[in-house]
Amino acid sequence: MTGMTEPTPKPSQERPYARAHERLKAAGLRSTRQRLALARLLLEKGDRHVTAEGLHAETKAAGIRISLATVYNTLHQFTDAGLLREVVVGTGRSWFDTNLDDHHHFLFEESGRIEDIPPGRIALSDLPAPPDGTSLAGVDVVVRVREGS
Amino acid sequence: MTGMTEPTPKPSQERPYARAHERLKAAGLRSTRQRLALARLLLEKGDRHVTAEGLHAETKAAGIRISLATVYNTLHQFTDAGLLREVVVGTGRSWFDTNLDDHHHFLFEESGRIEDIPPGRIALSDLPAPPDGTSLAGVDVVVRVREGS
DNA sequence: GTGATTGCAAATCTTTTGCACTAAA
DNA sequence: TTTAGTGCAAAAGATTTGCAATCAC
Repeated sequence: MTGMTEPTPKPSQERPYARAHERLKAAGLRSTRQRLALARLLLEKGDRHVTAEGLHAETKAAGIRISLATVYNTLHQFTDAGLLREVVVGTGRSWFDTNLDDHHHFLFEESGRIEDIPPGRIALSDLPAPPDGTSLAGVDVVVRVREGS
Repeated sequence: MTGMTEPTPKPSQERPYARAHERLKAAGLRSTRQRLALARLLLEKGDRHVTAEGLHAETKAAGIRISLATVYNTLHQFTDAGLLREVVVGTGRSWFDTNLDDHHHFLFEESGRIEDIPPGRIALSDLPAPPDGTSLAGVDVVVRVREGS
């Protein structure tokens, strides 16, 4: 027991970093300045699809200083911690998706951008049995669309 | 008319490059030494999935001298000409598939290798409508499997 | 002969890594 | 204090490109 007054915890809506801090803590990640900033950008804005490059540009625009290498590392740490999902489509570009539900993607061929397909809009039947000696890890469906026409 | 004897054309089975030559010609591509060699490796051995790197190694092992850049360029020319299909899965690696039929792939996560899923083994229903202003370009299904267990 | 094709090396693009420095707990 | 995390620059793939030399037609 201390003689000091306990500070009254404010509800997290009033402390912008509190939610991010809690999520990082729950994921077993230290709340560093850069992880908090990225967590806020990614996890408090609804569903998002970002590339490392794009997120880095976003932090720069917001006046947050983070190196591109740290953005890459952090995105992978978040993915390993189950806060993000990595989506590999199109050539040589990884997207990170904040939507963790089981879902699939539209791929816009011109821009390489992706977008969620509303849940329940794709049904797969007759899934083939995995080849001998293998087990199913997941199924990805990519619906490629062209802009215009 | 010449006094010379016309050489009797042999059936193409006996002239290993004849078929490849005809396919290139039909595709509007000049029959260069390297295109013929690659066409034979790719198109006369049943269904194949190759990477540029892998195909380059194969030519080297066969004593055929082709630069890696030319292998890349040729694979793309063949793809543009409709002789091959490019399959992008996993990170930063393009596969070229000699199977032009509409079909999908297993992806072996450890090795990054792909394999055709037997036709008719996947049925998609309830395909979502392409977003406004876009038209459907194709649907790719990747069944990811893990080796072992 | 002449324009398409090739080879090479250098450039590009995305992503990863090594390591000295910094900061969270 | 101690150990995880960061920044930077350099490395590492995969692929592309520029250009002079070469080859198919």
